[in-house]
Amino acid sequence: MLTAAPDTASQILDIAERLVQTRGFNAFSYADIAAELHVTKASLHYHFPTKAELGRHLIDRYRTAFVAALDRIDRSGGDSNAKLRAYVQIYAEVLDDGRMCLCGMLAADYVTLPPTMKEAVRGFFDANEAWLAETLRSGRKKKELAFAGSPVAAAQALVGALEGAMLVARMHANPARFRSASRRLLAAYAAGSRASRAAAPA
Amino acid sequence: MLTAAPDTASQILDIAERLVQTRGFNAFSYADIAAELHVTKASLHYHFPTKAELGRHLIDRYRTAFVAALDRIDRSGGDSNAKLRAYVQIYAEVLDDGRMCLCGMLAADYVTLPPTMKEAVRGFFDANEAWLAETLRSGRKKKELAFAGSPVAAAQALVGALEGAMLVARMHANPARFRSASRRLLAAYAAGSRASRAAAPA
DNA sequence: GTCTATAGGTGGATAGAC
DNA sequence: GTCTATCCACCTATAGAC
Repeated sequence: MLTAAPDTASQILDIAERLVQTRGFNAFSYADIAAELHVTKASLHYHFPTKAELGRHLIDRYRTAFVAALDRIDRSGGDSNAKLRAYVQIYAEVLDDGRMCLCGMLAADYVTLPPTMKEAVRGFFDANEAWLAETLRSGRKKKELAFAGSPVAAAQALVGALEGAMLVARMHANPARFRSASRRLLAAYAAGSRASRAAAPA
Repeated sequence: MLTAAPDTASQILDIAERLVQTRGFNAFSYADIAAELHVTKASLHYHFPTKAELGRHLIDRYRTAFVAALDRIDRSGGDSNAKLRAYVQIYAEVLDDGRMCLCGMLAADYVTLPPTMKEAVRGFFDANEAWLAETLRSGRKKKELAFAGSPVAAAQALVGALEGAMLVARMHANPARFRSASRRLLAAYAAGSRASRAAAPA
């Protein structure tokens, strides 16, 4: 399966994505992309007329790639604990590249985002939490996982915790910190450990 | 104990603080503060010559207030579980006001911050984690808490998880979500629950 | 599709009167 | 301490030639 030569639009998205993940949506400009891609700002506006549209495409592409990764995990045949570890690994690899999760970063910028982007960011988290909730639900049913309360509430807590662990670890330029924190988080869901039957449901 | 009439500098900090907590450091301007305080931008520069200095003062004040709150918790006489609940409550009240933690927000903006602000943000987290680590350590010693691994690693994981829970809950304009997530997090440390002896140390 | 040129606005910051 | 006036850099976005 060959990788096609990247068209200009994809190259723009690649650069913009990294800029948003490192600096945030309000702290990068068309000029930054133009300089890196060796084109003028006007050329960028041909591909993405407004910054809001560029942002929207960024989120859509990111979400599609994320969902594809989740599908691969589902098809990998591992048990629920392995699935959760693979899920965390997605985050870890982003962080190893010195980046924050795109939508975690946009969650911080949320108040200032154009309405279309707000909606798309929420959609990313909804998709994430839906996958996690289903994974947690079926894992508990199979007794591979054990936890208190609803799978949905547990999924929401886990997503938030991972995003925060990423945020702090990136600040300290210390990916090991994320792995330590995520190991601790997942341990609370493993059926084997005595950490599993947590407190009252939410 | 009377509250003194707020001087201009404090009023500026109050407004700037809320703007940073809601919009981020790069998404507010002197013009925003000036409009709200009904003064000119030039007046603001008399009190805080540069935005970097304003930001530095914001962090220092926030940290001082936070440390004071932690001292009050220590003097409250509650057990370790009550202390942790009171700690989480500090976050919850900020969120109830529609705000993100000041330094959690600045952690997202971290790459773009002036060096003096970067240092101050790290200092805030260090102080937080030091208090939490000591609270966890002594709580485990007194058998009020139970958890695996070092108190420092546990404190780091907890701080990250709370910041992330805040970030996501604020995006959804749903403070209840934060309370649900934080309850779940704290449950993993209570000695009474079977959730306490978590997996391998980090 | 990419360019030059520019519009129209806002950013942080300064000089100097009052 | 606060004001008016201003500077210059940067922002997103557009018009129109090639």
